[in-house]
Amino acid sequence: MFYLNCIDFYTIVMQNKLDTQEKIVQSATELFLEKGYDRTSVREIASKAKINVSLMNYYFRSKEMLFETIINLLIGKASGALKDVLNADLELNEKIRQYICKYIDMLISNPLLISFILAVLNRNPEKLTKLKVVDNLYNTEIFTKQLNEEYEKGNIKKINSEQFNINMLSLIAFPFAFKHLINKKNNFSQKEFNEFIKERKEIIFNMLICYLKP
Amino acid sequence: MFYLNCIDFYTIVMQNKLDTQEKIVQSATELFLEKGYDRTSVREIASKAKINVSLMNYYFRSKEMLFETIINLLIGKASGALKDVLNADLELNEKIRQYICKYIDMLISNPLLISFILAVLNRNPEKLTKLKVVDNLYNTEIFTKQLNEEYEKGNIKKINSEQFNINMLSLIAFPFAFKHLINKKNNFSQKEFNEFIKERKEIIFNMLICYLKP
DNA sequence: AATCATTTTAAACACTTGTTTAAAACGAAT
DNA sequence: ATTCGTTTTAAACAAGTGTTTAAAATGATT
Repeated sequence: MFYLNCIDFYTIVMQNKLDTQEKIVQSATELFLEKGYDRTSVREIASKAKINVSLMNYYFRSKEMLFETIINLLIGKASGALKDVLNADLELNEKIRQYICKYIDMLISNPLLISFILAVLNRNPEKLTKLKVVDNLYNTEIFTKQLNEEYEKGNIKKINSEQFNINMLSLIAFPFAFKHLINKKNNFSQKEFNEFIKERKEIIFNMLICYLKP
Repeated sequence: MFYLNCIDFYTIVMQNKLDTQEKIVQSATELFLEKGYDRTSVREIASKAKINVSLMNYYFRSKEMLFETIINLLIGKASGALKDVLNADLELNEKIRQYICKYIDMLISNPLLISFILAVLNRNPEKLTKLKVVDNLYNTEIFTKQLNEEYEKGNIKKINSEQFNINMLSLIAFPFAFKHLINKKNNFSQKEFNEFIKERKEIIFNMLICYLKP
């Protein structure tokens, strides 16, 4: 009974605490993604989360620390699944196909993510480079090893693994950062842009495979 | 004599005017490129240009209009030469080779340009999309036509021109936006990064040509 | 030497920023 | 009913923002 009460107490307190904390994180995440850190004021965050301004400082000490919390969350969410594909036990062609597909699907679900990452990378590179999770944004040791093995088996030509991975990432990610200009040049709607992107799965796969041929 | 005086008068006035105007533009350009619009204050610009704060308003009316002036300048500078290559009377392979080479050399000379463009594109897309010059950032009608002709001659396979141009641009430009992360992952110095980029001229060319083969 | 438009200056403006403070509200434990 | 730690609130803070103002300096023209 006492124990139950104790659990109840903590769960309720934690629940409430997480409620407002989470409200702050969620509102701030949306605003940071849409307008960026600098153009988002703490009063805007508070108003969107329907909480008092100073609660942001109460729970996160400062706007900057809230920002770092959100960076970690966004990057972690994005990079987790991708690393798993690169490290999976899959035949090379199939792995590349799945990687492209998953990465593009993830970016279609989070269309602002790439611009957010690039903005942070441009203004506060150390905020990103100090995170371990960014290592999973592209390439892994296991994948590099696999590329080398395939070369030694004579299945693919000799390539620089880092360059190859940057090629993959460039082809996958850049169009999202360039979206507004692509849409304007082609008079694309949001839907048409997504179709344009989905077409790329096949195109990118073919380019990479073609390039790998010995 | 009077005429000469008149010329002198105007040239001197214009000279002075351009001097402070140019000082403002130059200082602001550097700061906007390095830290972005939002993190650059007008007092910082004035201090760097060694002029009084209100001269910025005197010559450009507002920080925002100064920003737009600088956007036009930077984009125009970047896109001019590139368009010429795409529209030149060159054999397809040679044109692609030159385009890659010129684009990469230009970005090595202006390493902050891509991040700047992407930042503007992310926060004030209409500021860029309303400019005619952005049409020259990639693709042209003439180049699209050339690709179609080569296909009809049976020299290359059927491709979507827009997709092909986005592929080129992605492979060329994205690594500059991702520089900090590439440098961190590989422990690159600035010099090593540039070497890494220069290697890409050949790699990108091979990828694209390989993909075009019927 | 006086005039006049242009350029430059310092000061002030109104407003927003992120953060801190100290009091109030809350909610369970005694 | 009171106590006590946690959470929430409104108000104030100091610092910084872009812009405006009105006076001063400049320098060629009359």
